[in-house]
Formats: sequence, C-alpha cells, structure tokens
Amino acid sequence: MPNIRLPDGSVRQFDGAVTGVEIAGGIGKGLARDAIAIRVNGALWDLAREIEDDASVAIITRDSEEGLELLRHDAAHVLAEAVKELWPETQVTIGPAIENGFYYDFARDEPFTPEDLATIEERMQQIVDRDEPIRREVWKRNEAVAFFRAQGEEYKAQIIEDIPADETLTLYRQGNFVDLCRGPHLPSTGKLGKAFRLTRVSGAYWRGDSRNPMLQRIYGTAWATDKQLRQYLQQLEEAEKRDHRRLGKTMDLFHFQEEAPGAVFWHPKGWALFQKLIEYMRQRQTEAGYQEVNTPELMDRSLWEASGHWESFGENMFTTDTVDGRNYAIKPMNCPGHVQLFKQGLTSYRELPMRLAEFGKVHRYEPSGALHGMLRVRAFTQDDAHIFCTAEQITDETIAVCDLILRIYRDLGFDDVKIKFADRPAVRVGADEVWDAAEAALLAALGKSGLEYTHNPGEGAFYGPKLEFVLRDAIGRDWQCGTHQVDLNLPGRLGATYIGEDGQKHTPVLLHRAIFGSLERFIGILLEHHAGNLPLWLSPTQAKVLTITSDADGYAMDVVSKLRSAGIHAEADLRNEKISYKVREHSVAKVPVLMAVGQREVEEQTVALRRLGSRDQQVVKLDEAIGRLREEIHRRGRAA
RNA sequence: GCCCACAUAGCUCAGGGGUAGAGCACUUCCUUGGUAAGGAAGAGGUCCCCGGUUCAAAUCCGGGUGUGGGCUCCA
Repeated sequence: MPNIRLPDGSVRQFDGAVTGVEIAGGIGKGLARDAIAIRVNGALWDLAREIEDDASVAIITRDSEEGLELLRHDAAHVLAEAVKELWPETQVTIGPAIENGFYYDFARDEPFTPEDLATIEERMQQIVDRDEPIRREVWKRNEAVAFFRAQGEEYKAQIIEDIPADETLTLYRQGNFVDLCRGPHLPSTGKLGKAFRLTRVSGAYWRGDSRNPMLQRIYGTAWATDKQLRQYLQQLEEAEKRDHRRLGKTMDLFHFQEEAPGAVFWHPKGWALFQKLIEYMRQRQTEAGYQEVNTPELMDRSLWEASGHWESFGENMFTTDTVDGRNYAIKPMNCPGHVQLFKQGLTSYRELPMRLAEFGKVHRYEPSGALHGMLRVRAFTQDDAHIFCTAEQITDETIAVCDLILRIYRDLGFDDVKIKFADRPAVRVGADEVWDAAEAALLAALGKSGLEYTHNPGEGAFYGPKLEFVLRDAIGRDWQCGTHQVDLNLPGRLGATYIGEDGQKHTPVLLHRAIFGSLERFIGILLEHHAGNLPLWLSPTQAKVLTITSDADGYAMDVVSKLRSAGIHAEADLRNEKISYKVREHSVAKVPVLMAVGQREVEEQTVALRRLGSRDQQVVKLDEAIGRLREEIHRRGRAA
C-alpha cells in the first residue's frame, strides 16, 4: 500500500505496486502524454518500473532539463540500433548525452561517410515510427558478458567486466536491439520524437586513451521540439558568422598560409588592433608597478636543460641547426629569461616584489591536429609577467593580480568572469609543507578579496598551484585566458636568490601571470565576442569620411587630417560611387564611424555621422564630432 | 600525432577523363548619385604539390602539404 507524495505536497495512496505511467495518468492526460520518466526519492526511474514502497516522486516531462537529457540519451540508443540494423558487423561501445545532443562510438573497419549519416538518420526515424517499447531487464554479469561476447560485442563485454560487482546490471531492450545501460529510458522509441539531426562523424579513442584503437564517433543534436532544433541550428549559423577566421578576411586583419602553419601574417589593420591592445596593457601594467623588459628569443640548450624545459617540454620546442655546432632553442616560455634578469647583480629584499613584464613572442611545436585559427597557434605573443617576491608577499600580490585581470576584462567588454583554484597534482615537485603554504596563500588572497571561485582539484601545474580566469563571451562560450601561478621550482633550479633582512641569501617565490594569455588567441576571442564590431577605441580604422559628390573631396581631406591630428585613425573614401554603396561597403568592413560629406556639409563645416549598427545619422559640427570621438576613445567606451 | 572530409580566379563556390565556369571583388568607361550593392565593357587560373594509370589527368589511384570537424594533448 504505497503512499506516493507528489511535488505539490499532496499524497496519493495505491493498493499495490504502482508505476510512473499510472501516477502520471492519474494526474492528467496531458501529463501522461508528456511524461518520459519519474524521479523516485531523488533517483531517476523508468516510467514503467514498479514502485512498491512509500516514495516522494516527480514526473519528468520531455521539455524539462532532465527530460531533455534522457531524450538525448535515447537518441544515442536509437542511433546505435539504426547502425546495428544497417551494418550488423559493427560493434557498439558507449553513447552518452552531451551538451545540445549526443554521440555514439562504434568500432567498424569501414569508415562512415557523410552519405551514411543521411541513411542512418532515415533509419532512426523509422525506429521512432515503429514506437518500440523500451524495456529494462536486470541481468547477471557473467550472463551479460556471455551474451555480448556471443554477439561479437567485445567492447561491451569489457565494459561490463569493469563494472563493480555490487552494482545492479541492467540491459535495455528496444526491438531487436539490446544495450547495456544504467537507464532510465523513455517508455518507447516513439517518445523520442523527430527533433534530432546527425551532425558529424569523427574519430575518438577507445576510453579516451590515444594508445587505444580509434573508434568512429557519430555526433547528433536532439531537442524536445522542432522549434528548438531550428533555433539551435540557427545559433550555429550565427556562431559561424562571427568566426574570427571569417572576420579576419572580411575585415582584412590577418591571414595564414601553408609555409607557416600556426603562425599569423598580420595585415596593417590587424596589427593596429594588436598594438592598441599592447598599448592599453602597457598603461595598466605601468600603473600597477610592473617594469617592461625584453629577453632573447634564442638561447643555448644548456639554459633550457638547467630550467628543466629540455627534458619535460623538449618535444614542443623548435631548435636550431647552425654552423657553430651549438644547439639553440627558440623560447617556448619567457620564464627562464626573466630569471636571468633577476639574477643580474645582487637583489635586496627591499626591491621585492619585482614585477617584470614582457610581450614575449614564443614558439611551441603544437601537434598539427591541435592547430585552430588564431585560437591555437605555434607562434604567439604572451602578455607575460613574473613577480619575484617573498612567501609573505604572495597573498597581496595575488590580490593585486586578480584586481588587474578583472579590471582589464571589464574594460574589454567581458563582465562574466569565473575563477578556478587548481591545487596540487599527483605528480609534482616540492615538499608538501611548501605546497600547503602556497595553496593557503592563494586561498587567503581569494578570501580577502571576496571573489567567488570554484575548486579544480589536482589541476595545478607540477611546480605549483594556480588560479585560472575563465571568461564567458557574448554567445555563452567559456574561454580560459588569464592564469596566475605560484612556482616553487624554477627560482631554486636556476639559482635565483635575494639578500634577506638577515643578510643571508634566500630563494624568492616566483609568480607567473598572464592576462590575455596569448594576444593572438585573445584577439580571436575578442573578435568573436563582439562579432567584429569592436569598440571604437580598439578599431583599427575608427572613422571613414565618405564623399557624396566629388565637390566635397577637398573638404573630406581636411576632415581626415583634422581627425588624424586628434589621434583618430581616419581614412577618406573619395571614390566615384554612390553614398549607399560606400555605406554598405564600410559597414560590412565594420568601421565604427562613418562621416558623410556633401555640398551641405562643406558649406556648414559639419559631418553627417552614422555609427555602425545604426540606421540613423546625425549632422554635427566637425569640431564637436571630433571632440565627442576623442572623449569616447579616451574613456575606452565605458560609461563615464 | 590519430580518424573523417576538403583544397578550382582576390573572396564565396559550381563543375568534372578530351586545354575551365558563376556571383562578388578588381581595371576602364558612362554616371555626381544624400545613407547597406547604378550601368556597360575588360582583365584575371600551374584546378595545392610530387608520383602513377591512360592516347589524354584539374578530374581516377598513391604519397605529401595545408585547412576544417572531432579525439588525444594544452607542459
């Protein structure tokens, strides 16, 4: 006689074991139709599973967050069923729900082709039409292993063998397809609906290990309604439009070419943007007490051996083959160079903290498959800084770094920033007491500044704990950019010391920090975040002066030179084209300010101002227009 | 590095065993037009590279390079 408590607090009594189907049906027809699973005392159950004892339940519907996840998981099963029907020799492995969709990994000699995806998708729709009941079965593990082995499903058998012995083993059967699964599942394949789409096929290592065989992964997206699916596909198109590689072309900022994989050719406009970011960062760093330095890009192998990079990072380093027979390496990091600066002469504790900053160009031999536009390159510029300080100073320096990072992200239009605290990994250098102190110092800084953070256990560097700064862009993607690390290893290794109050030599603490991380990558993110519509102060070409008729040519040139004198990057467009043609062209090129001049403007010494994204224009006196733009550039677009 | 796909004009792309096509951009001419594409003409290609098959390869096959989507990696 179970008492079933519903989310609204009401209790219903049943004569015997009851299922989710019956409970939902008892509440209403609509709910019975939309129900796909039931939460029983906190755990998700199949709708058809019998509830024998008193329980608190909640019906899960397809449009809820949890329901959607179940739907996607089912889509993965239907995908596997379709593939098994089409190519019975294929082995199935795993297929979970993921963000926006699902995937399933298959083992099969023949690769799946894009045409296969269409075939599979059709078959999936047939399976949905068949509305096969999905049934849960509890199996004994040796029987389950034997069952899958008999079918040639070696991977499944392996998975079952690795499941802890005390766990209940459940299989789900739909039609002729049986899969190992924890569940729960929809009552039948018809409940999946047809708001799904197979999106791509790719390789994936068995159990995520590159030493294992490669499986074929089919990805799909699945939603509760067709409308949601359409919205999602539209979102993808939107993201594609703001792809930095596309914007780099249309805005004429940079290009890549075959001879320099993973290295950027900066065009004048792109380089102007690059320089504006550096100029801005330089100003902020000077305010914060940093000193800018520059260290060699090429240094002898012995230094990299001393620092430990040759051993632990050598595979990623570019090296030279020169006639002098020496081995040089192109720097993959700036740290060893900065330590050399610190080691020059004797440093007193009174000079600490010493903050050395460098816009250092580094080269790393990244695996070819890792390269991705400007987001993952082999040659990039770090806004790197190393702070040499005492153990007592870690906390205050960390607070200062956090403030600086958040301030800069805000200025650049990123208001949603998350901080992660990554502590000691399993493989590490340094004594536990030293780690205790370093971690405590970082946590103390976070505590003192009142910043929220999440814990990322075991994800610290081998040489020390770190803070990671993750920013969220305009379309909800997260990017890890800033980093702040405590290094307990390098100063000692490279013999850096300072003279303490006691007159003795001590090893300083080294803090590594980067804010943009890589200028190249950050610019890519910045472009995508703003969809190319950069704030005025960062725009390479800030204003374009467009003539309406050639009578205004002379005046247009005057306007440009006045803008330039005021420090505004301006260009004239005197071409024999219609004004609407010029407006379109420069709008497409994302120029933030357009100034049209015709006969009227010449006579009145005005300009017709049009801002990017607006369809309106405003006629203002030239001097006033310049004043306004100057002011906006000066305060970097933030509200005064 | 691994799996799959792709590489044709400056850009976006179509085509395809018999010497190459569109739109936009570019050049010239006409047009001086008031806020997202005015008109006409012209020029432009080692069809990524190297091999192979073939009477004939941009097209088919093999290898390489690069790019894209994933996997692994991101010290």
